Amino acid sequence: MGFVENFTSDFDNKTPIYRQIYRLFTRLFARGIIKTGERIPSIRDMALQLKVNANTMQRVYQELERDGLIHSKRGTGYFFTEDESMVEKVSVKMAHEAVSNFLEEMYALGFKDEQILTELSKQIKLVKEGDKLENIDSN
Amino acid sequence: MGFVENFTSDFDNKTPIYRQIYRLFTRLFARGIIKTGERIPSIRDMALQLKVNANTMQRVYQELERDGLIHSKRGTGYFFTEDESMVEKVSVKMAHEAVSNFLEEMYALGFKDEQILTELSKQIKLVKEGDKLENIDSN
Amino acid sequence: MGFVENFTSDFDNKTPIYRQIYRLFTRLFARGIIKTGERIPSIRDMALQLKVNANTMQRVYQELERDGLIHSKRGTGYFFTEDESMVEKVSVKMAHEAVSNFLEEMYALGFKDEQILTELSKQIKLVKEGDKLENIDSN
Amino acid sequence: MGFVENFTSDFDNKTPIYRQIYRLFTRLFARGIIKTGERIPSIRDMALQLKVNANTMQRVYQELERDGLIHSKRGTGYFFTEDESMVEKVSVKMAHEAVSNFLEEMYALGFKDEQILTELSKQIKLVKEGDKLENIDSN
DNA sequence: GTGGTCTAGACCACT
DNA sequence: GTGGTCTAGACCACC
Repeated sequence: MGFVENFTSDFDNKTPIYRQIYRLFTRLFARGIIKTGERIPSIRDMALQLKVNANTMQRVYQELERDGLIHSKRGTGYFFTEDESMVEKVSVKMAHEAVSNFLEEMYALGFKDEQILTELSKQIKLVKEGDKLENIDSN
Repeated sequence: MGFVENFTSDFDNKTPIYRQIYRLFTRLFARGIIKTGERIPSIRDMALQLKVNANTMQRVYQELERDGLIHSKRGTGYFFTEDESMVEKVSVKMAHEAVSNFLEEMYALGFKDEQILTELSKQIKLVKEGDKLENIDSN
Repeated sequence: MGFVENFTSDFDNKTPIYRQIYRLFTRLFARGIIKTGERIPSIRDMALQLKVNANTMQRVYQELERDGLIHSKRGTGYFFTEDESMVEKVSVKMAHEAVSNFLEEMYALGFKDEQILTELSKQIKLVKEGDKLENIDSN
Repeated sequence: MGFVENFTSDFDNKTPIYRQIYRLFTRLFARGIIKTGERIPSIRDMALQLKVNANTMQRVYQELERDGLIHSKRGTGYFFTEDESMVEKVSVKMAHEAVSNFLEEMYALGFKDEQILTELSKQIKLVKEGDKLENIDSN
């Protein structure tokens, strides 16, 4: 149950709520935070937690089930797949998608390989410094 | 006017068509393929070219105008902005968005800085080899 | 539009309505009554026709889309897949399922191959005679 | 009691577990594997064997009793009906249902009588060859 | 007009 | 308690 804290319940208006929650779950799966075979909270519980309608939450689980990530046991609840290899699969697939979407966009913008890498490094540095500043603040 | 060939007219169903066409334009602006002050095709022409509804095309131009990228001259058509700095601005903004979206996703998936860079390099290599193979094929 | 008459709107209570309507569609696809690329009635129209809620109808189309049988065009409607081979695929798959379910059940009941065939033939005869009687009635 | 091995305990999620177990019993009755008047295992035993909830098992026996297939003797357990004709009845009824469901589906898919018979024969052949192969493997 | 999402609330079957 | 289905009605974006 400890993983519920990983969720925030503020959603952006561009993408459907159920899609956003779906991604939250897949990320937890990919990071191994939810273990294979583990029971996940009931639809109603999650709906309360995230302050969405139960039907919306139902849809999230429905799509996760469709994609083979979780499965329902009648009257008992939903469980993360027992398939160990799934975690790896999900992680690899999502990372690959992110990378290739990113590359496609940058190429479309006319960036060359080296430029892409330098832009990325630049941004990473900024993030790090941002974190440092935060740490200083919190001291 | 030679830039129309840069458009493809197969759209995916998830994102609005007008949004997809909008991005096609901004990319051409960012890459400098459309020159400042250059006239762009009429709404009707573009709608025919891309096989979309004229209303949809209308909306694209409307949003581009709202963002200051193009402007209409009464009775003569639409023109790309004369503001030289705009090209730079658009380019930088779009690249920055792409980079930070990408980073956010990879962090959420549990990747560390170095891993992100290696994943990216790996993928770039693959793309290059794919291109080589294509060239061989076409010989 | 002529195929709407093929639907009845009395459903049994054991299986979900959306599932029953789903099967009605797949049967029409399998029989080639709905042509590839053909537009199918809007969600709201079908909901009225079949006297079900629009959400229920939405779900039917959603599942048909998921299975690659139909696809939606934003603001325009739903269309049966352009993939010619799909009709054959669906037909074969559904028939095969029916046959193997039937065989499995009969074997589980202890029937042997010849018995199964005779039972089937017997029933077919009955159906035919039933039809004849109906024809006589209607004369 | 030797018939318990005829049960498998992996259930599908679409149909209620109690319904699936119910059918397992009726099949054994229909095939005469459970003899008239024979004692059947206690609810608790069966629940353990099949790894289901005792309440679920309770419901199975309840429905079997409702249909006159079994009856309880106070304090001693459940027994298959003494009515000899029951075996025949059950068998005929289930077979008839299977046949007519199958026919209905095949007709709905647009198959004609002869086609149905050939499809069936084809599949029977396949099953037989599959069995042969299995036997070869196990040699 | 079209599809798509979301909410609220009800009812049911299953464990 | 759990999941699953269905209804009614609203609102939005898209074409």
